[in-house]
Amino acid sequence: MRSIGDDEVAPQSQVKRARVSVRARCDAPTMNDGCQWRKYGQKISKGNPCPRAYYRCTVAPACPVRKRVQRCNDDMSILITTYEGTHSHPLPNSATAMASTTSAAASMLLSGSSTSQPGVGCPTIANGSNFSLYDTSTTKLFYLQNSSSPAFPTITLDLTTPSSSSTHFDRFSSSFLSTPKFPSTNLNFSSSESTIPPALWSNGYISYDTVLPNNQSHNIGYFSILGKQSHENIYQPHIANNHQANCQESLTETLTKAITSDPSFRSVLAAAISMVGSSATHGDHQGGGNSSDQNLVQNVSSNLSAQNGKGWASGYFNGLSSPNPQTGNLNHPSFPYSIFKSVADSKPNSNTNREQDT
DNA sequence: CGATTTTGACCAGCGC
DNA sequence: GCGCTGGTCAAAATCG
Repeated sequence: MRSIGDDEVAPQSQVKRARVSVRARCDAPTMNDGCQWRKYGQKISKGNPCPRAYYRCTVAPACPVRKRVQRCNDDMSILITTYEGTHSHPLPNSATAMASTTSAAASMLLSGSSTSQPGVGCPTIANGSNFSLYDTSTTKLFYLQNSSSPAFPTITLDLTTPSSSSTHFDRFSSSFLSTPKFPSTNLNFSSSESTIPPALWSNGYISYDTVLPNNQSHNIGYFSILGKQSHENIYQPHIANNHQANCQESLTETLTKAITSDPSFRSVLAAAISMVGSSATHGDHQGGGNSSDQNLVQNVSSNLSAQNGKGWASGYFNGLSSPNPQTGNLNHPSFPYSIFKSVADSKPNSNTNREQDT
């Protein structure tokens, strides 16, 4: 069994081994992630009538990046795209969002983070090693399922609609608990109230759960950011429930500690939050954005700046400096969240945001 | 005509 | 060792 240490010596091989899977509702045969791909194979996988297609990146001849595309067996409208490897060439702007996110996620997963910290007394959503960021202003679900192979840990970014995300989340939880021998990480963006216990919606909050089933060495714990537009009083001093207020504050501190102690965690969080932020600021022009989420991010950002004294968080949350110079240009002022939003917001009869190669 | 897709064959890893 | 499965190769077909 390979040790994570080996991978840490060669960061490039980390990303090669990590797989980042993206689930999204998409009617098209493949999701447009901004890169050029060439199909080199197709297989019928066991237990799924839909064939799995294999693509390699053709932007550069020697680019090692591969991707697999397959329809979800349970819901044919869901497209599962799995990326493997790191691009060895500059990416077009339209491709930086996905590449940066997947790279950051892969990097986090492979870092073998052990930043789990004691809980702070707030309720958690699920057992296991789950990393999730909830944002009620948008419809995005990032979640991770355990890899089918220990040599290829997989992060799944779930961009499906709430109804399905709930199902998948439950499925993930059960599958994870039933097969706990693989390292796993979970990124979870969702506006699905159905996936969140009602009590958790009383106010936006952050939780960082430390449940570590079976002494997993690669757990990063369970982390979530919750916000609700109709309850934007997270930081108001007159919160009725003092416990919640304290909990909120403690959670923020806990989140800050978690982030500051793990660079990879920061990377993926930055990429994830950037999407939330860009969605709120670019995708919701008439609504004025989601102030609670932005406040939340800003609060965490401020704490991070104060704690590490290096202004890291400000850079990430405000400027989105790239954690991965090879694949990412997160500093782009207009982070192209559209590719995510288009699939996340897609309705059965809406093809307006269908992927297009330009 | 070059690029891309299709598709059967081949290979390696894994479980029994 | 054998069979199954996933992943890749490469020749033929197709497309623009």
